[in-house]
Amino acid sequence: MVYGDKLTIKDIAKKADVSITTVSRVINDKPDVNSETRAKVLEVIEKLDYKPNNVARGLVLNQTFSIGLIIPDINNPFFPEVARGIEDIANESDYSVIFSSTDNKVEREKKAVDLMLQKKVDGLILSLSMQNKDTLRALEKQEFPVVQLDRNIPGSYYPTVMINHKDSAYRATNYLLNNGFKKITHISGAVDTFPGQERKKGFVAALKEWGYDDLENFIVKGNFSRESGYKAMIKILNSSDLPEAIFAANDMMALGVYQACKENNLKVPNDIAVMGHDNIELSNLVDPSLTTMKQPKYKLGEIAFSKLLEIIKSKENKEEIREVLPENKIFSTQLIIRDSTKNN
Amino acid sequence: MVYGDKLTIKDIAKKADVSITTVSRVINDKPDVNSETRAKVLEVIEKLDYKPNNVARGLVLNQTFSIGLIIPDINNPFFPEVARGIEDIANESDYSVIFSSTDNKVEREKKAVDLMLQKKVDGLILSLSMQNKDTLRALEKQEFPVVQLDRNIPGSYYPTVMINHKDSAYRATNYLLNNGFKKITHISGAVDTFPGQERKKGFVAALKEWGYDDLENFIVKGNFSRESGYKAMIKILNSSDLPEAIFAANDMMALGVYQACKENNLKVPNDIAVMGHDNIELSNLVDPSLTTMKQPKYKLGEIAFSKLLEIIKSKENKEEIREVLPENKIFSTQLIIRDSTKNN
DNA sequence: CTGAAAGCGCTAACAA
DNA sequence: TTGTTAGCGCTTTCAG
Repeated sequence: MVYGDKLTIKDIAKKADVSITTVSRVINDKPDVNSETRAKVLEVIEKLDYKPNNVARGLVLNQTFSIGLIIPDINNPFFPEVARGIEDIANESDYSVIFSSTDNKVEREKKAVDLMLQKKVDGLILSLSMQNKDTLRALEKQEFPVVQLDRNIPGSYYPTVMINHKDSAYRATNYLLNNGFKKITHISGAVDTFPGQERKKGFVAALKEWGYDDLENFIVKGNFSRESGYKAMIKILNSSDLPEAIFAANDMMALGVYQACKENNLKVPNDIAVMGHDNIELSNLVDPSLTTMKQPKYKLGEIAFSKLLEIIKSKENKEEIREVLPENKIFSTQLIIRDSTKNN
Repeated sequence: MVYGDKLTIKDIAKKADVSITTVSRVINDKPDVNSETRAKVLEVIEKLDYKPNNVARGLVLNQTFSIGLIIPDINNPFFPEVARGIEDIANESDYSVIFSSTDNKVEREKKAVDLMLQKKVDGLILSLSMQNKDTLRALEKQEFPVVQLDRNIPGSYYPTVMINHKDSAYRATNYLLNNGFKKITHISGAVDTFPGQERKKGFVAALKEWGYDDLENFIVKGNFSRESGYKAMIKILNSSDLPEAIFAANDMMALGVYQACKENNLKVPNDIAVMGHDNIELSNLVDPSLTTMKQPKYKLGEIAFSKLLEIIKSKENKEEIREVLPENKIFSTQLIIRDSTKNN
């Protein structure tokens, strides 16, 4: 009975009648091995189904070929697609990804980062809450490879891969304005969050250009959850006069708005127009289909990983990390016009 | 400049003026350490912000406190919620989870398992395609801790955590039948997949009880994707006479059905009733809201991890793995009646 | 082209 | 209560 589990390089060396150094050489495809020797070793490896122990290798190489992905919630439809992008391209370089959800809680974020550090991941893709500069700072001090995802905590020199949140919201708002909607209410995302803040800024900037002021009256707070969109809309419905359009900071909240409208017999878009942000799959499946801004989610993931790999590689070459840090990569979003903003 | 990175147990030992064994003892909360000594060591650890290297620890303990999660696609709305359940409860025991998507491709599944094995994860939660008995068999030979998720590959002794797919589909079909729908078409899930097969069986079983035969006429093939649901529905629409109700093997396909209906000006549920399966978040957000069978997704994840941990623990105690393997955990689903099957 | 030996950071007998 | 020492499985000088 062969327990593949227990096989070590030693066993292979013995069976193949060579030294462990030689086995190591063939495993790692090093040159300077006689082709006959190589063949012999390979044969034994094959026959015994030997798999090198990556933990041992990690210890000596000081490299684990794992990266950590720390996000608010894998359950939020934005992230799985990003995660898939990361994973697919990570696999190409034989990297694995360890993930952790934090619900935007600073304490959980810190704990997650600590754990990953102890596991000696080679790098981290991070989507942290704004209050968590500390963690980033600590990482910087160690020159630990990091790329920020979807968010940019100001003051950190780590590159970010994300969309231009502010510009995107600005364009969304302008689209609404240009279509004749005069009174627009924004349901904001969590304001302790970078995308929440920036999208709100974009909304405000657009309104300002059109000569609006007293802007806070046009904003109701949400936190990116559907529930919060629903509640915000109920609040709006209870206020004196109804807006002509709602711009929700993400699609999930827009769906909460849908729900509130349905319960109150308001027809979208006839009675009120609704616009979301992100273009999650759902947005095209609801009725009416939801006008939104499309984020290149999968792409974000791919790019985030390649940037990270770049950093890891340059660190291996002992280059000063600050000097080689890649630029931010800021994507534009794309306006997707659907039925929820059809005006008649 | 302190690079937290480079600190080892040796440094702590030196600073605290004790042996590395003692440091190891306090790190691991072992008894038999003088409380003064302990305090001193702890202080140094604190001050230098030392974090033990889990790779080194993993090598000697032969345990990494990581598990692998191998699923078809993190991007399929069923899995993130399961993943979150796994993660949350794994964290409680200081476990991390490495995930990998395989698109149900046997080759990718094998590669993923291999990689995880080399990374020396302590156990695996697996959702494999039915053609991949081999992998399971190989794992069994090594007595490697595994729990199967959402699927049960016959012939494997590893426990499965899932719902009773067949019974669930059976009850769904009966619900439709009991509500007066006489002609029902089933859009099946991928038939090379356990849930796809079983749900189809449940549908067939119900029809049989009601005296139907020539059952294949009541089934159109899908593969769980929305696209496939859409195509199946188009096919149905082109056939001679329309069924009164559609039972899609999952919600995503039901949404494809919605789309096809909309394009062909068929009203759900007035012209045709539609039922799905899984109760993904979406199902309550579409219009009309979708009648479906609810899976306890988060719970599935929680239980899957606890079972796995059980196996890992008993393996540590050198118990014969086959003897201690926990039972399967089969959940029931819950019928969620919504608007898409209202008949009038 | 090949092998002996040192060492990655840690834990665990065993001694003291 | 503490320290010495021998590995865990692998890579990498350095010699041959």
